[in-house]
Formats: sequence, structure tokens, C-alpha cells
Amino acid sequence: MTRLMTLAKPSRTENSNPLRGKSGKGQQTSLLILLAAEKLITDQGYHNFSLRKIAEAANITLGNLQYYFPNKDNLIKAMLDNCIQRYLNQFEALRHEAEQDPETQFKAIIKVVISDLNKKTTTYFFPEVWSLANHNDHADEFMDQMYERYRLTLIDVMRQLNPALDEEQLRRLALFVTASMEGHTMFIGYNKPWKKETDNIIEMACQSFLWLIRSGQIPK
Amino acid sequence: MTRLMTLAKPSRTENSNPLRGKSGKGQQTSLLILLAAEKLITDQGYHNFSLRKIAEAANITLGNLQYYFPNKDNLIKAMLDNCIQRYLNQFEALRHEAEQDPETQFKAIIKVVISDLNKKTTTYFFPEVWSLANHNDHADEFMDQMYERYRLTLIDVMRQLNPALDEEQLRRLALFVTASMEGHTMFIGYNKPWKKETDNIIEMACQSFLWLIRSGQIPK
Amino acid sequence: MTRLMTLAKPSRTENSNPLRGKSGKGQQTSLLILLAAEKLITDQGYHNFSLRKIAEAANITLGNLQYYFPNKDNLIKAMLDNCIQRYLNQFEALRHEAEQDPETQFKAIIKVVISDLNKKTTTYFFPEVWSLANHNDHADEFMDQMYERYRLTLIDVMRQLNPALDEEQLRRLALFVTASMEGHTMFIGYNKPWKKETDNIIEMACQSFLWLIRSGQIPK
Amino acid sequence: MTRLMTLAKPSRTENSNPLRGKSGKGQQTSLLILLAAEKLITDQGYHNFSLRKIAEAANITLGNLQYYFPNKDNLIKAMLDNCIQRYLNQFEALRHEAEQDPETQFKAIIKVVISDLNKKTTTYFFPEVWSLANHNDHADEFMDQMYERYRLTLIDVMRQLNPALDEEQLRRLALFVTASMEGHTMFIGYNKPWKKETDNIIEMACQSFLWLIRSGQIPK
DNA sequence: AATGAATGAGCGTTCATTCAT
DNA sequence: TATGAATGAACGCTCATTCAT
Repeated sequence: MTRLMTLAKPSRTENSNPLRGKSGKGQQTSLLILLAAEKLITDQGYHNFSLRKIAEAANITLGNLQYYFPNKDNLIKAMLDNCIQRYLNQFEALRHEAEQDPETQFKAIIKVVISDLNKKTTTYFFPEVWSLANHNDHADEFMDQMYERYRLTLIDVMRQLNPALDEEQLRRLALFVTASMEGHTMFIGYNKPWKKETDNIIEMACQSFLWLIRSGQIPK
Repeated sequence: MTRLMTLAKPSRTENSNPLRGKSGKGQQTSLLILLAAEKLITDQGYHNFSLRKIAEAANITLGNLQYYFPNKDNLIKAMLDNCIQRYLNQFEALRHEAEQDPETQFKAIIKVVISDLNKKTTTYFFPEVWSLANHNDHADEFMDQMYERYRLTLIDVMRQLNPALDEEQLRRLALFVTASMEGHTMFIGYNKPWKKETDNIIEMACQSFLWLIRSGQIPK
Repeated sequence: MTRLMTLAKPSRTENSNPLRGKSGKGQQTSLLILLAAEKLITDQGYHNFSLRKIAEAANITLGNLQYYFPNKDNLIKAMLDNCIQRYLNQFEALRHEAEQDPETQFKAIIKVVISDLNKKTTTYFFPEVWSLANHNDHADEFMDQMYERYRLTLIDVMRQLNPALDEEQLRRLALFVTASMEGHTMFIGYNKPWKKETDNIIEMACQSFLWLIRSGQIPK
Repeated sequence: MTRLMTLAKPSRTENSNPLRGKSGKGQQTSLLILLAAEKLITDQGYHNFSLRKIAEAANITLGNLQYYFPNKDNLIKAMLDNCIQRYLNQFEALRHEAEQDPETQFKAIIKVVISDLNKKTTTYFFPEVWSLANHNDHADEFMDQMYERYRLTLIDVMRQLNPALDEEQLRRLALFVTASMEGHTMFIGYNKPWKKETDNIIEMACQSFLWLIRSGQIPK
């Protein structure tokens, strides 16, 4: 299991489209499969993630599904590659958002990210990826790339909040902040017992993170 | 999926021992199976969690395993019930630890909990439970009970750190603190890319949590 | 593909019974499967040799068949091991047959062996094994062991026919004689166009082999 | 399964070129496929003989392969038809070779034929055909035609070696000689355990066959 | 308390074949 | 000529479960 600590490599993820699906029809079927796969893993968990169920959900035959993705590993990778793009785009959007003062922007990001945990897709999909990443290289790489980009987005804003912090401190802070937020998934997520606490969590997160950033007491 | 927001019910977990195995030999075999099951789910993930593999790991026949646990669901519940005790005991120990000043005690707890994430068992077992909890009632209940007791331990200490906080604020704080720490599992855990940051994470956690507790600015 | 040029190792083939089938019932089912497998490969060829077809022929379920033979390779090996015994026994019988003069005994062996080619089992089963031996280690080993014993039987008689031959010459002769006879399988075998020539082939074989043995002009 | 005991019918094999591929490009692709098919059956055995693998080996798409050979049976027949020509040509060459005395010529043929068994193509391809011939009419016909021509070549020389033999005796002798030699394939062939005995086998074959021919004691 | 036997469903995968373009 | 899309059957294999002993 090789880990990529470097920046996300868009060129890598872009050409990971399935081998088949050169024609318009094929592209469409290909995408249909990937969406069905994502929905299935979200709805029923990875231990119910079978090619037959995906094919059924996509309303195609198993044989045809395997024409597009010659094996399961292949399909998983394609699904993750397809999935990651949406998150990368989202982070990109957060980064280049309307020029506001950094505190407002930071709070907005925290709010967006934590609120996102309430959505079923997020609540259900990510724990599957976290556990899968412990046993599957593609999932591991997916996490590395996605969270790296996520942290970069935060670093940009935090650098403005406290210009005294060096790059290593910023990285460390970003790791702490993003990881902390991920932890709430299982507690305030969709259908979770503390969902109604979401706004309070956002407030506590904003306050404590902002204090930590400004305090400057980040280990060197 | 029914949720238990109440306290852990020890009476519930105590009589969840397998139906068979009242005698000494039976108890022993029963426990052997549960430990093999836990090791398997940790090592290979829930999607590889099969009765055959457990039986093989426990060095007994499939038939015998199914004499103790007549079906898979049954075994999962028993495994989680067995597993939870160790965590509850750990929290109990943290709670009644040598009387120290509350800040020292709080920091000690944070350190113990976050350091624990480095262990393979924790890094690999918990993500499996988190994803499983989205699709299996027993796992869901397991999480409810374990994290409830976990939070109670923290509440005790935090009440001393800032007596001005009311019970609801303390609950809210405990939720925030514990959930935040869980989020680091996937990043500083065993074999994870940021493992070497563990000590820094502990320091940032202690500082920001202590500030938040003492600031008293917890949503009411 | 490792080759065994040494003597057949009976101890090796004897304990190759399937792992399952300890009870009487199990032994019976186990043997039923092996016989069905042998019949199938004979009737339909190795390219039709599927576990489903064997199970059907043995009148058991596929699942049960795979309880006895956990994978296909395993079953093939067991089938060949089971099969080889009959041939080894046959050679043993030829060897210890009623004390006759060596020429009569030699001719009898040639007659038995070549006549055997007419049987459907022989005509159809052996070409499958020959081709399989090029791609499967068990089949390769099966051939090595069987033909080695076959040659030893002949060597015993030929040594009496011409005591002047040394051991290497005898081995060489045995190889030549046995291999030559195998070659007739595809021509005078069951349903083959030259089947009616069998007796003539036997006569030519006897004459030319006997001449060769007695001429003593075997390369050293 | 109808058997052809008559002579090879060149007219039959010549027009068995694939239906498609009259033009230059088509002929070329067609041949490419047939050679890939032959290589595959040699390298991996008939049980691995699939249209997909052939297409991949020939570096064309499955669809295109099936444009040339609309089904598998069709392709097998074409492959065998294509293949037989090379053997027929070889026998023709042996027949019309530089005028020598018949014994020298006979020995040369034996040597060529037996030496040929050492080649991987021969060692691996023929056992596949022999087994296939038991289950497939095209392969059966292929064998009939090829060996018939093979025997005719030998008959020509043997007639000179012993003019006293009648046609039926010659046929019988040719059958015995050719079949005997085929039998060595599995023992002195490519990668086979007795390969180093090839020259000795050739010598024994020459001696015993020549004696048999000259003895004139061939059944009538 | 433990084993062995058997079932039936589902899995990922390969395959020959058909068809539209 | 050649490619891409799709189907349906079969393959080897793993599995949870049942049951007799």
C-alpha cells in the first residue's frame, strides 16, 4: 500500500476513465454503472457491493456491466475516481469564493463541511471508504488525494488568519481541523442520534479552531 | 433502527452471553470464537467476515461454531457485546484514576485516547464498526452504548474544570471532544501517513479543548 | 513442472485420498464423484470437464461436491490418483502371472496391452491425459508414475529373454516398446478406422519387438 | 462422426479458406487469426482455446474475428485446414527427395519424423488434436487425411525395400510404423523426461522397422 | 459438545454469440 | 472491414444454514 503525500495529481485521475465507452452510448452506460455503484455502496455498504446488484440497479445485464469494467477492482477504482472529482471541485469552489475577510470565509467553510455530514451520501459513503482504505489500495489513494486537496483549501485561509504561522504549522493545523470534523460524521450525520446538535457543533468548532489558529501555539 | 440515547444497560450486555456454553469447556470455546471473530474483522474487514474463516481461525469445525452461535447475526452481536466490556472497563479506570488536579487528569485522558488510535486494533476495528453501524442494529447499539460511557467519563472531569457549565453544555462539549478525537483515526492511526504527528495532535487537542471548556462559550 | 524420473512412490499415491469422507457415507460419495469425473472426462473430454457436470452425473449438488473436493485441481489430482491404482494393479498382475516361458509371457503382455486400446475408456481417457500432462502437473506426475511401473513390468520379462542386455539397454528397450504401443491408440482404438487391424498390429509388434530384444543391438 | 478412409481430397481442403477475406487485407487478417489460434492451442491447450484469447493474440477485436469466422467450430475447421497443408507439403518433400537408395531414404524419413517430436509445436499440438479428434469431427477428419498422406509416403519407400510385399501388407506396415512413432511424442518430446533418448529411439526404430519390412512376415 | 454431510443461493469471471453501426 | 455494445449461459468458488449423528 503506497501512500501519496504529494499533491493530488489531476492528470492521474482524469485518464482513469473506463477503457470501454468510446461511443456516446457507451459513455452513458459507463456513467450509469458508476452512479449505481456509488448508490449501492452508500445504501447497503461495501459488504453488499456486488456486481449483480449494481447491474440490476443500473438496469443492465451483468454481462454488459463486465464489458465496461472487466473486473470488480477496476470498477471500484473507476467509481472512486469518478467520485473524487466532485469533491475536488467543491474544494476548488470554496477556495476561490467571493473575496471576504478570512474569518468569514473560514467560518463558511467549516459550516459547509460540517453541514455536509448530515447528508445521507456523506454519512453512509465515507465510513465505507474509511474501512475500505484499510484493505484496498484504490480507496487508500482516494483518501490521500481527497484530503490533501481539502487541507490545502483550509491552509490558504488559515495563512491569512495568522500570517505568523509557518508552512509546517499550517499543515499540522489543517490536519487537526479536517480530521476533527470528519469525526463528527458518525454522531451528527444523517439519521444519527445527535443530528440536531449540528449547529452547536459548528459553533464550537469555529470558536475553538479560530482560537487555536490565532493563539499561534502550534507545535513546530 | 432504534436508538438508545439512555445510559448503557449493563443488565442487557451481561446476559448476552451465548446461549450455549454454560459449562467450563463451552465458555472457553465460546470465547475463543469471539476473539477469532474480532481478530478477523480487524485483519480482513467485515466484507471478509465469514463463519468459515472464523471457525478455521478458532481451530474448530464450522458445525461446532454454529452450535454456539446458531447464525451470523447472533455471533456479531455476541462479539460486540464481548468487545464493549473492555472499553467500558477502560473508561471506568480513567474515571477513578488517582486523584489529581482536573487539568492533569483531562490531559491524561486525551493522551490515552489519541495514543490508542495508533494501535492496529483501534485503527482497523473502529472504521469497520462505524460502517457496520449504518447497516446493522447491533453495531449501532454498540456504538451508542460505548460512546455514551466514554462521554460520561469526560463530563466528570470537565465539570471540575469549569463548574459554571450546566449539564446540557457538558454533554455538548463531551460530544464535540470525543467525536473530534475519533476523526483522527484514519489519519494518525496504525500504518497511516500522519502517524508521526500523533504527539502534535495531542498537544493541539489539549490546548483547544481546554480553552473551549474554560471559555464557557458553549451553546445553550 | 517437476518431473519424477524415480520409481513410483506408492506411499505418495495412497494417502492422497480426499480430506473429507471419513464416515462410510462420505467415502461412498467421494468415490461416486471420482468415478463420475472419470466417466465425464472420457465421454466428453477435458474441455467439458466441469464441476457442475460431474455433480449432475454423480447425482449430488454442486455444493456437496465442493464439500468433498474444495477445488477443481484437488479433484483432478484425486481422480488421477484413484485411477492410477487400477493400472498399477494390472501391471503387478501381469508381472506375477503363472510361470511361463518368457516369450509366451512377453507376447501375452503385448497382446493384453494392445487389445486394451480397443476399449473406449482407454481410447478416450489417455489422449486427454496426454494433452493435460502438457499443462497440468498432476497429470504429468500421473504419467510419469504409471509408465514407469509399466516399463518395469516389461523389463522383468525382457531380461529373461536376453540376459546379455544391461540395465540401461533394458530401460531403453522398455521405453521404445511401451511408447510404440501407446501410439496405436489413436488408430486402432475404440471407434477408430483401423480397429479391425488390431490383431495384425499385435503380431507385427510381437515379431519386431522380439527380434529387437534378441538381436541385442540396443544402443549403449 | 463420419470417417474418411479414402485419400486426402485436395479439392476439399483448398476451398476451405474462410468465407471472408477474398481481398488482400482480408486474407492477411484471416491468416493472422489462424496462426494465433494454432499458437494458442499449442501454448495453452484446447481447454483454453477461446475466441477472445485468439482475438487478443491476433491483436484484433473480438467482433472482427467473428466477422471472419462466424463461429468457433468454423474457426477450428479453418485452423486445421490451414495447418494440414504444411504437413502434406512436408510429406511431399520427403517423397520426392534426392534419389538415394531406399534404405538411406527410409532412415532419413524416420529420423526426420522422430526428431520432429522434439519441437514444442509437435509435442504440444498433436496431443490436443488426438484428444479433440475423439469429440470433434473436423479434428477427426484432419487426422484421417494427414496420416493417410503420411502413410503413403512411407509405402512408396517400403515398396522399394521389399518388392514382394503386396499393397495390403504395405498399408499394414505403414500403419504400424507411423503409429509406433507417434507414440513417442509424450516421452521424448519437448520438455519430456526422455528427450535425451531421441537418437537411441531413432536407431531402434530404424533397425526394427527395417527388419520387419525385409522379413516379409507381415500378416496377409 | 462436536463433527460431518448436504443444500441452495450468490459471488466474480469468462465465454460464444448476436447485432447495430 | 472493422468496432463497440449487449445478452445469457456457464464456470469455479464461497457462503450461511440445516440436519443427522
